[in-house]
Amino acid sequence: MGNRGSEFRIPEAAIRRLPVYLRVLEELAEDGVDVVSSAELAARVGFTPEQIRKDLAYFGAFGTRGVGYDPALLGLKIKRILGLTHEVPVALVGAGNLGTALARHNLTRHKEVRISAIFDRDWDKVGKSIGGVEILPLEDMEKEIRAQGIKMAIIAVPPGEAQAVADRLMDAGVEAILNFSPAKLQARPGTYIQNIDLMTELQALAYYTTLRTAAEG
Amino acid sequence: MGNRGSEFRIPEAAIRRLPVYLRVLEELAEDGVDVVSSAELAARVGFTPEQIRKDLAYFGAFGTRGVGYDPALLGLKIKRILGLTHEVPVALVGAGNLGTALARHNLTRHKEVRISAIFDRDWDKVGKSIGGVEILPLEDMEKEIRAQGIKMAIIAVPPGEAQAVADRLMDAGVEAILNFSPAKLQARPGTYIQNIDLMTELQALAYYTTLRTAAEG
DNA sequence: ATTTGTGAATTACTTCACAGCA
DNA sequence: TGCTGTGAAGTAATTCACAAAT
Repeated sequence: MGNRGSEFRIPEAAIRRLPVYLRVLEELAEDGVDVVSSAELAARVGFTPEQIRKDLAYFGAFGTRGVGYDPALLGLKIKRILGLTHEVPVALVGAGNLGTALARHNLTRHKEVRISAIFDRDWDKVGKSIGGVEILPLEDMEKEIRAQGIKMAIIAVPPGEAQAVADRLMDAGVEAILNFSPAKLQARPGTYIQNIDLMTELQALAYYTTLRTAAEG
Repeated sequence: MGNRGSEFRIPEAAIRRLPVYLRVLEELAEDGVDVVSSAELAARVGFTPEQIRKDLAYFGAFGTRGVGYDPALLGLKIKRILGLTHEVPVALVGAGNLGTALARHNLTRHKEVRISAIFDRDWDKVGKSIGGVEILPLEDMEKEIRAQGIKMAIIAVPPGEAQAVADRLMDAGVEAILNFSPAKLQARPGTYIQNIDLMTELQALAYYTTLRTAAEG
């Protein structure tokens, strides 16, 4: 789905699993666990041990043979790989149902990535806050993104506006976008766009149902 | 990510693209377009023409050589494949930030799949409605799912409760689940679970940023 | 004794290239 | 001629199987 002007050659699928490992590793570290095997980790994240070891091997050797991994240490390594050692600011464009939910959801967990700027076209929403972050007018987007040095953004606007918003974001220096609008959104070279279409995912689900078999003609 | 007790052998990736084609085809049909080539369709959905033709070929031959596809007809065929010819009822478990947003979001577009039952553990929420659908107590879940013949569900509860909810859903006859909680959620044979962890997706995004390169040590 | 790290084998998915048909 | 449908080729991702390390 996403694409990028390739530099190294590490599978996108592997990158997307790393944060899952990270979450479990942080839980283990918090519980005082000082060693975990790829098998134990696999049981908790729902992938295979081989896959975990392979994913990690793209970046180096972080375990001890015959023993396993130190959750705290491996967690730190993964944070370094992903670039989550310092809190990463994210822009949210669109404070509708979904955007608002994402903003509130983000507050509860996951301190590594924080929505630090919210923009909306609707002047009735501008000035209001979601979890302490004020909604700013769309006009101020580029200025605020540059001021905060924001490199990541979430698009949660209606489909018709999505590409225009993406273009403006990329112009303002944003390099990675999570797009929730149902639209193709072409990424420029050196830029990464991950599209998540929730209603489309829901429709695809229907295929795996026996209702389908009955309805098929 | 998802898995299933295989019957046929059609790539999951292909299935997940079909609803994207469907959305564009319905737009075209509504605009009175009576023929579209795989190349034109590809430009609109952001995939390649070959991929579209290949995906469709798994299910049959729906186009006219030298001409293209009839949007209305192909749309109907895809609906049949997915099992979206009749409105599909979906259960939503968890009426928190995300669940509520999904419910409201679902009302606006996509009539093929409709959230027709909402459940929450919190008795303060029970009795209230989201877009005309009343929130029911978690206790009534199985009863209501069986009564409505629901086969699809969305899980938007905290991670600790997710597996228990999934088990209860599957016991009640649900065959496909879209899970938004960060948890492994093992699917039983004959059942399909698609996991979408939004905050994890956001964290993965950081990798594709130049901030990462600077932070790496 | 146990578990990592990794080349090799396998499987899944995509792209190519062209035959088949309107 | 023009575009679909599809085997063949190529690429990407996963799983296997075992040597290396402690």
